[in-house]
Amino acid sequence: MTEITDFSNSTAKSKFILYWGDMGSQWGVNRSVAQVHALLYLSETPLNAEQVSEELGIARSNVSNSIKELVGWRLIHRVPVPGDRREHFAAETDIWEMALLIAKGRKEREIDPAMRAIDICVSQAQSEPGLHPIVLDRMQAMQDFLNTADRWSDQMLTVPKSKLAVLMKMGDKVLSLLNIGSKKNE
Amino acid sequence: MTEITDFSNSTAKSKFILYWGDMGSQWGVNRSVAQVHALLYLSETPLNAEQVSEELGIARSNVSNSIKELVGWRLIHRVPVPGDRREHFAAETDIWEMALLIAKGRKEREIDPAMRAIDICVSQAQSEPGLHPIVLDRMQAMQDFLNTADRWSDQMLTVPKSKLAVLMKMGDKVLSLLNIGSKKNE
DNA sequence: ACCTAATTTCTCTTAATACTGAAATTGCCG
DNA sequence: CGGCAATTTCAGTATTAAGAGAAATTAGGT
Repeated sequence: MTEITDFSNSTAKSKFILYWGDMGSQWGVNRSVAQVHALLYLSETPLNAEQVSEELGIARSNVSNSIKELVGWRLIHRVPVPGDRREHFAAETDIWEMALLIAKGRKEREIDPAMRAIDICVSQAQSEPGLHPIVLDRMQAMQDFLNTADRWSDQMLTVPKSKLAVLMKMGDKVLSLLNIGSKKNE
Repeated sequence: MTEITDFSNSTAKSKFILYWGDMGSQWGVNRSVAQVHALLYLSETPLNAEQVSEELGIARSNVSNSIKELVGWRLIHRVPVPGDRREHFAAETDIWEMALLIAKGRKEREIDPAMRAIDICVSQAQSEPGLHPIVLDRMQAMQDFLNTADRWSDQMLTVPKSKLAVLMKMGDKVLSLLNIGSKKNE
């Protein structure tokens, strides 16, 4: 979907959930998973799987799997409700924490394996006879970039959320403050 | 695929291409598109569609569409080869430029629409009777976060590549240099 | 203007993924 | 140690996206 989907005549809440679900699919996140997440994010109280299933109109088993996935990302967590045997769930509602969790998860699941893959390629390339030197160069450039980005994100993930917000709001002002210049190009 | 796929007994180059393709799928990028990109990235000379098709063993039409997509992202570009009617293509080989192009593309195609969607939800929520105030709060928190992230990325995308690299290599050192502290949590 | 190589568009097939509903399992409570 | 509510697993179905190959279009070269 390139255009914004038409969710007219539905409440703001359900619109949000549907958008979030659509968004998810584009980001490689399962639609149901994204919808469950959105629902819990907007929910004022913890919900049990049954409620989620009814609210979203998706199968109970589907909810079960989606919840498992979200718990794995630590985006939601179990909330014991006294006098109720069923498991209830609530979402992380601090948006910065949420962003951090997602960043961390994607790094672990996507960047790290990519780096391992590149490492394998590079080391094979180094000992491969008849390989055009440009191929090795390009692979190493990629490897170097990934290493830099990786170290950077590791460091950023240890920075307290509040500080991160400050840093982001400063934007490119940091450059002038650090005197490393800020000409428009190159 | 969670585990690193087994591409033993193939050259470093083809391994790289296959990994890259797999990677792509996880990032919501079509596998063929990613493979074509990898091939051109590693290629010492520009290639025409026919060559790409043969090299990767995918249909000519598939190559055509993949190329179109990559040109749209500006990750590859046409290279006129004198005395050859066929169109040849070469990839952007500066890895920082490449990262910037991808970031820019994802922002345009994914973040911007998301922001428009949230805006719609928030404005509807503001005038919706009987809406629990928490729902509006959460939506606005999200909106605020996206705005901050958006402005930040806009600023970062104007920063020259070389400066970006410096900034990244500095990592969280910027925090101490800017005196905004760097305690581990909160 | 025509012929032909090159490229793109279109349709159909195949493969991947999401989702459901039923069956199996878990675990609390008497 | 049943019995029952809650949850998970599994197997089959449906939906969606990817890819191939044919047909149509475009654009050199003569």
